[in-house]
Amino acid sequence: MFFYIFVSPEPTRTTMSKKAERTTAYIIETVAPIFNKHGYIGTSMSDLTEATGLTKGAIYGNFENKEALALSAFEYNRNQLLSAIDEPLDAEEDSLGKLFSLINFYKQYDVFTLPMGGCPILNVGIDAQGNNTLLAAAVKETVKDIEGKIALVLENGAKQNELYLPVPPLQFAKQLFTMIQGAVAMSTITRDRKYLINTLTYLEHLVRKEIKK
Amino acid sequence: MFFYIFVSPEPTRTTMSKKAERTTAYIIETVAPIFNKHGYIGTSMSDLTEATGLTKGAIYGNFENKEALALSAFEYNRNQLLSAIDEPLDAEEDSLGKLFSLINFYKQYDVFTLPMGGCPILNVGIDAQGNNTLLAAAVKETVKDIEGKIALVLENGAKQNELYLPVPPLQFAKQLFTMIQGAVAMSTITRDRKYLINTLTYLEHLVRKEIKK
DNA sequence: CCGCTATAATACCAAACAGTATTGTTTTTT
DNA sequence: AAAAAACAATACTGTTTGGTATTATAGCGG
Repeated sequence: MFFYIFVSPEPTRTTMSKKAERTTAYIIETVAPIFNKHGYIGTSMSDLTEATGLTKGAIYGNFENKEALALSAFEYNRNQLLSAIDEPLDAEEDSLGKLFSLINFYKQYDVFTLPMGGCPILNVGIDAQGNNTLLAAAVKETVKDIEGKIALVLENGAKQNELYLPVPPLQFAKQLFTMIQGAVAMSTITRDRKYLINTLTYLEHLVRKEIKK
Repeated sequence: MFFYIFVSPEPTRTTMSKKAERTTAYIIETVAPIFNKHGYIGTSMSDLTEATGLTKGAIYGNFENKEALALSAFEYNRNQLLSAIDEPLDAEEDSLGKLFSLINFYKQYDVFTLPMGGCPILNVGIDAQGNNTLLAAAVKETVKDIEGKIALVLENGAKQNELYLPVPPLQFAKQLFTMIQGAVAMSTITRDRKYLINTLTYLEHLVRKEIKK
């Protein structure tokens, strides 16, 4: 005898027609921060049934296996991140404004990543390295995407004569992103947001001094 | 032949023969890279019995539990790292030489950390974050140690008038280490050592330009 | 070289693991 | 509103998990 006291998980987007789509979305949303925080192996299926309030039957009905679910979860976080990066880059007009705006976003990166359980690049990137090749590859791809976005801003800025680049756009973008991720790593490891603040304040100074025309 | 002229001052329980010590050391050495590579949860006791060729009886005879073993393993890697950092810092005379020497060490950091399964600061720091508070605390402490070492070099350099610091020694040390760890993180995630090379080449330039007198 | 004890191997435990076949219950379609 | 299809819950699988009580062995001191 079944008593559905807690009716099906609430739809996240009302426009979703099919039940399964809504459940799938709900599972991903709920599960993404858990995978991100505890890692692929560190997350058990029972963690997920507990968090979602669903049973294994429901989860395995919507995802082939744990790995596929973890991949979807990472992609969900990844898309949130990429969108959040696009925002400051699209809002500003000139390339320097875009850069400073991006820097400001990363100053609050710890707040931004809190609801998703930390930086997905760093967390999954390191966790998956020794445990899951598919996830590791997905992270690598995402890094490329972000570096590409930054490089594009720099390239356009150089074309519009808004800034001077001492090295090719992509190399500078990689350098910039490396420093940012260093700050993310250190503030994650020590749980001290000062690393984030100090590093990104320095990057502000660096951009102003080194590439501003 | 041995003459125990000095009787131990207090009742000693040192029945511990050399065998156990050697086994304990052997276990730690063998196990440290595995924990470092696959993480605390990602490493199973059977992984360890397989790698050591010993049985659980042997391992649990020398370590209280998995967590204690993982902690010892991290400490082992940590000590290797701290010693390796001390080397260039002790070898050189002037503070600038020490800095450049340290930078050169980190240019090869991927080679150095290969036998221990990657950077212990980064790997354990991120892995333990969501899974093991003791390990996380141990990493945090190690970060402090390294930053302290670098800060000391900077402080002495400033005192000897060998270099100029735009910010307090510890803050500059943290900034430096953040960038280094950023390079470590990126080259780990993408498995591309260029991040290491480029960033540390940049740091060379930065030291030469910003703090060299 | 013997005997004692420190050390390691064996065999086992309950709990937790990922995954699934089946049955029951909603949704959607007709 | 009934039939069909889609979906989720249940109950269970075999395996692996960390950990341990007990037995066997190896190494050391006398």
